[in-house]
Amino acid sequence: MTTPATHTPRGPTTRNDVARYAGVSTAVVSYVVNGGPKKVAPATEAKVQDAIRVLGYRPNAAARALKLGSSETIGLVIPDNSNPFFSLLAHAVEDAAAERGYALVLTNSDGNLAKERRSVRNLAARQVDGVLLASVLFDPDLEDLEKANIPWVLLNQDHKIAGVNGVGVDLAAGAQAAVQHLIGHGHTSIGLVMGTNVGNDVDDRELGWLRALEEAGLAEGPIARSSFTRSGGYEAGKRLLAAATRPTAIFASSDMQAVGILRALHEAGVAVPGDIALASFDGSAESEYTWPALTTVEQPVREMAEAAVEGILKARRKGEPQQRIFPTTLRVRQSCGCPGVFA
Amino acid sequence: MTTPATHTPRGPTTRNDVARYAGVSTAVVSYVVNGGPKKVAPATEAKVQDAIRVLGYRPNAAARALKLGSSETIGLVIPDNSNPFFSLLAHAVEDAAAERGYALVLTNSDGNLAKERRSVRNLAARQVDGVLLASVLFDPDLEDLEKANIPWVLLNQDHKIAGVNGVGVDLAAGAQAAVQHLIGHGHTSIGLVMGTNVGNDVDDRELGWLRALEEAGLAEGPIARSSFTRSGGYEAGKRLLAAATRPTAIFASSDMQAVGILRALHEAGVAVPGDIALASFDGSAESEYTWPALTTVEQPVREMAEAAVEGILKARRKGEPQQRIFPTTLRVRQSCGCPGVFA
DNA sequence: ATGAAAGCGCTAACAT
DNA sequence: ATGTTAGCGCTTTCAT
Repeated sequence: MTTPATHTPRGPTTRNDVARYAGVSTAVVSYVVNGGPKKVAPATEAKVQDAIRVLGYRPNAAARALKLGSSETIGLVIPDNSNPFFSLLAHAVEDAAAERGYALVLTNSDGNLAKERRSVRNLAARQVDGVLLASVLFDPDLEDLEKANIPWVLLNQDHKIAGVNGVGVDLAAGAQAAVQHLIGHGHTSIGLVMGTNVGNDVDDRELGWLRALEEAGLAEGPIARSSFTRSGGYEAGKRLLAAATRPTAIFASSDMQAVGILRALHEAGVAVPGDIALASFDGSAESEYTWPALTTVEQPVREMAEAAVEGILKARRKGEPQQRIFPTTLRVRQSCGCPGVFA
Repeated sequence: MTTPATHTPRGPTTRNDVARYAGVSTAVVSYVVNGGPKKVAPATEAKVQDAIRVLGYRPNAAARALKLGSSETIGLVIPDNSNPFFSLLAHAVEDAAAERGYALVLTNSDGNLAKERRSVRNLAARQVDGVLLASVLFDPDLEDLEKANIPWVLLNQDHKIAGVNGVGVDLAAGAQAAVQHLIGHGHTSIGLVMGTNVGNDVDDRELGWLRALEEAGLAEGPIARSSFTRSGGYEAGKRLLAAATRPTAIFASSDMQAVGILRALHEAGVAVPGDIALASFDGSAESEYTWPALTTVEQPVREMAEAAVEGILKARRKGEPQQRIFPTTLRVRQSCGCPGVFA
């Protein structure tokens, strides 16, 4: 008696096998598995549950998706999952999605527009129920998604665009607060290390930096543009150091860049914050452990992720396009010149 | 003439719509879309391609998955995508999967066994074609996967276990090399900061540390155990600093821990590598930008990801279980005491 | 070279 | 309360 006698289905157990084993119809199995839409007698339900357990039945998600037109899956397209900001965002999105019963399909565009488009198309073909897109572009092409009638939400969407679902952060206000803080420390020459965006759009962090300077009646400090990476920051930092008018403070558009700047400053024997103070943007975990610890503008990543996933669900229910711009929080640590435990 | 006259299907375009529009059978559309298994006359093919373009047809992946019994999707379960090591791994896995036409479903277990099991079950139910699992456990329960007949590969699988598909790295050899290097700098008291594993299994990095010490005839240095995080390293670093016999060098089981240790040392005014030298494990991008830059044992993450994805595909083709243990590379930078650009 | 048709596993409207 | 059954969109064997 090595085999359960009655039948040994070749493939994995199906709903049909369960029905046969429990001596009921397939509909009843469905009702039990899904808890509806019809009621089932307790005794019958027990029989079915039993059959399910004995047979080790697992519903086939593909069949369900085909029937229902929904895969309970959302797609996420980010430039680079090894960038701490995006990896945290991806984690938060996965949590938010899982909480609602959705799985997350992750794709990296590597800052490459062609790859981004390919990812989006691919996700659309896979019948995901929504796409979260952190585009390399300011104003990405969403035609594929629109055609396929797949809801989407733009991440990192910091400008308001009419008719666009987006979540983002108030870049300008955040940057402005950081620079104001630097100004509060008495700095009058504040440089900017700014990341470069694919579309050459002006980043609102630059605006915030400018505004704070203007507001305080200060001259525009030197600017170094580079990629949003550690090595980009490193290069930019060296350039700023070599500039004719070396600033006494620097605002960096990302924590990763600040980490690179820090290295450039250390290598040059420049004391931070003594000789040059530093503040940056993102609020990554890494920023808390640099030396000195970075004063940084923190983005509410978890809230943004929740809002993004909710945005997809709302869009599926035919809600109006929504934009959520979140406020940031200035995390004051030591790189700005504030006395820490060890100033 | 606002509507294409003939028909306005309610839902998205199906293969049927295409067939009708092109005046062919649905089979032909299939042949064209999939490039087989039958040949199609060039003229017919053109008609079909045309219909596809005009109608904006996209194949329904769910239907295809149902029919073929494969979703062209693989699942990845990692403890924490915001941990730099795993985020890099996830990125590499996504690349490897995408290259082969597979999408990646990402889930985080948050170091929580219950969540890990839930993830695995969920992936199994979703008919993924394989699961890549970086378990919190040494010897995880793979019953769900086995029952569902879903191939799996264990990541971070550093021991050989019979009949188990796994890829990993030679932890002991890597750790040993790092400690040997520290010994080469003349250190005789080398502490260990070791992460704690859920199952309380002895980590081979500890073994490697021990071996190097024994081999050199040195006494066992002090050990501080903590979580595999920056804050874990920070706490452990402080403990080692307070120990009766303060070591002159420390080997840390992860870069993140080393980052925390670095902070503890800086705060205590201990010079690195002058007073205490440091080496760690992983080879993360962050390790290159700490101050001083970390000497670290680099894992070949991309190769491991490739091997893992290949392992899934091989298992689908009914290959024998395989284990690939990769060698590591010692990246010598400044934290160990080697003269850098700025020693 | 092309087409007809069976059926993948599931859901739910419509019987009974 | 339970059963019957028609598809969801696709692939592919077996005709023609």
